[in-house]
Amino acid sequence: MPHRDLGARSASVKDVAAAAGVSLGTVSNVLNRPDRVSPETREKVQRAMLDLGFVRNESARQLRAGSSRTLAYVMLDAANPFFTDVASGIDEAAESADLSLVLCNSRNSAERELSHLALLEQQRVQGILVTPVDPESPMLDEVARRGTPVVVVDRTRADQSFCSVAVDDVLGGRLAAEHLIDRGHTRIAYVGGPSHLGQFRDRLQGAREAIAAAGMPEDSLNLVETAAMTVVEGREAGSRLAGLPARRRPTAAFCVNDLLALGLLQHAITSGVRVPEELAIVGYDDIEFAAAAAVPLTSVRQPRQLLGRTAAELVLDEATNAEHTHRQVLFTPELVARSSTLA
Amino acid sequence: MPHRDLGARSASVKDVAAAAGVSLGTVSNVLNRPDRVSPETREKVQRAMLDLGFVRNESARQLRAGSSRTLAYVMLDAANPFFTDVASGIDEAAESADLSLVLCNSRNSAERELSHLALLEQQRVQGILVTPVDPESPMLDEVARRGTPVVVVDRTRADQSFCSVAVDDVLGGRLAAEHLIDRGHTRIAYVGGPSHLGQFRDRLQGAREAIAAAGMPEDSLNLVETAAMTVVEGREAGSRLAGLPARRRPTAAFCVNDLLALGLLQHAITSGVRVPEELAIVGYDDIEFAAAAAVPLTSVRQPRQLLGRTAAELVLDEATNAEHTHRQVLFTPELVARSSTLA
DNA sequence: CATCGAAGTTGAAACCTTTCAATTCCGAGT
DNA sequence: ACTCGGAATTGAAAGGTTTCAACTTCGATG
Repeated sequence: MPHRDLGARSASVKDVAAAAGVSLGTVSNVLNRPDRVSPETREKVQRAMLDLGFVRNESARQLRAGSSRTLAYVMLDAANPFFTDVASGIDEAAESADLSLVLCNSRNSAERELSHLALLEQQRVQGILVTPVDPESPMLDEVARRGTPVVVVDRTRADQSFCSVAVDDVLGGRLAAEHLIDRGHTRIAYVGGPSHLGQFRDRLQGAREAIAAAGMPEDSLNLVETAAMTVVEGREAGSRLAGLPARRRPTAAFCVNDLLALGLLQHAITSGVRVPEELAIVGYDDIEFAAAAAVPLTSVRQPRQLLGRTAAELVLDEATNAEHTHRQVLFTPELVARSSTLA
Repeated sequence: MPHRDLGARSASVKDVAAAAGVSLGTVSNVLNRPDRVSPETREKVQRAMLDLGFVRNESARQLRAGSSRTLAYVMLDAANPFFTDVASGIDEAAESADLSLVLCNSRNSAERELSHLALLEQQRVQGILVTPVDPESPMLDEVARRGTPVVVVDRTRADQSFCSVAVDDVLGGRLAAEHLIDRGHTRIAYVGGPSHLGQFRDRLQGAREAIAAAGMPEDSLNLVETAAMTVVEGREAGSRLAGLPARRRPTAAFCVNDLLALGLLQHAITSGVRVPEELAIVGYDDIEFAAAAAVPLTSVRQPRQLLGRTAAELVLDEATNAEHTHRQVLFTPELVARSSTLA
């Protein structure tokens, strides 16, 4: 025996009105302006709704009202703690504005990102926040041009076609490298990749600036390119470093993110390399795990929640304020020194 | 100068039809059954759509068609890698069925969960997957009764009012404890909490069964209750254990999840307790980080992706198959032994 | 040359809610 | 007794899409 009647259409306002013996408009008033309805009528209508299991049809509501009550964040990778923290910042702001947040995960695929964006646009969400696979994707411009507010999160673009919220990666790279230079390191590995990523390039530039400012030769920085920014790749990078002859081997490593740094750390520990005495390590992002690692990790902290909250505020401004102008917000990262660089 | 015209209504099929010099029905055909339309007409219509920046109004589509093309997962905590892995399993299945998945994060709040459920129901999503704050919440029954397929993920309920997919926690607890008993431990800490959580209770029961089966006294198990299942709480539990007199101090700990276990591990390492020689540790979930920890963690693995995929299949069956009957799927966990218990 | 069928196109109806001008009702004020 | 004003209620219209029966065109068949 089938469990529920798939054919049964759920009750509409009309059904409720009939059951309660009132007009359709009154039912709508109970839903939207309960104070305009006399207590007895309201009671009657609410009882009818309950009896019939009435559920407001959001599509019809939205069609008529023209607006939805949701915000969307298209994440690059839901498995990366960095992005879930950004999402929770967005969520906070959405909640204050009395909007629901839905999350979509593009899992690093441009195709999935595209189909999420298309659907969200068709759903007429209030606004879309997105950390794009490729910030130059023309789809972003199209969506924005057609009228859905779009804010780019943790990425930037050369032109200023929309609002964006990011953290100064060049500065972050500089801070990390300066910290290592201050501690006397002269051979520093730069671990990360793939090298076409904006983050890789910007943080590298910052590191190079620090090297130059210290009057050190350019080749003080030793590039170790990885295929992805994961723990596994970090371990792999560790074994590549270990393979170098001792006199050329870096005494410090700056990793483009914490996952790489943690992998590198793990490799060091299991192969008996002392951290930080023989190898100092700096990560990036300061995810919760950085502080909780076996050797607490020095890392460049990004204001993740703030990033999310700000992005949400920008998108809301664009959605509601006719005077809105696009802004590119750039936050300042901060170095958090822990045992992985402090003897 | 405001950037875009907030007042401009976006183009509708009617506008497109007028611009292309065809009827409304033809535009709809181009959208939904392109093969029914002659190539020239199709071309003309598509060009008009492009020119006008036409975006199909999903609310209207859904209102008329009656069905949405999305599935939703209401997660308990998006910051926990366990749940994001479950979500990715769901995503896979959704993608094969050509549905979009949206994620909602209740962040451990019953209230947020409720409002997400309500909105999703109003949106007439194809189905709702949920890891509820409280599996006994009557809202779940109501939603299901009113006709939206609901599947409970990683939780179960006494009655069988809907489909659920979970992992045998009692067995998992037994496996973990047996492993420690096999390795000769006779004083074992059970670390977790709060104690009203089903997982805490079930895994504890399994551990007790193992103790009993081995003919050991009940008090071989030493309960260490925590306020939450986080890394920080794990460290805290570590210092509580360290405070015990050596002869009563457990030589092994079974933690209700990996985050606790990693916190405990971190405490051990920084306070010079050797793992596993002085303290063996077993975690639960086998999140990616368990294997990547400074001392790779023995853990009870749950088939996370499979959990998600199966849940998605169940909800789809319920949504499309009139013969659907509710099922409670229970997967079997598996112990993965690593250095944290192997000398 | 008449007929038929296939292919392409049309336009009205339906989906469900919200809005708003119009209407009814009722008690208070004169 | 009458008018007035406010509160409560009504019902038609609008919003954009899809569906479908009906219609047109056109080439092929008898």
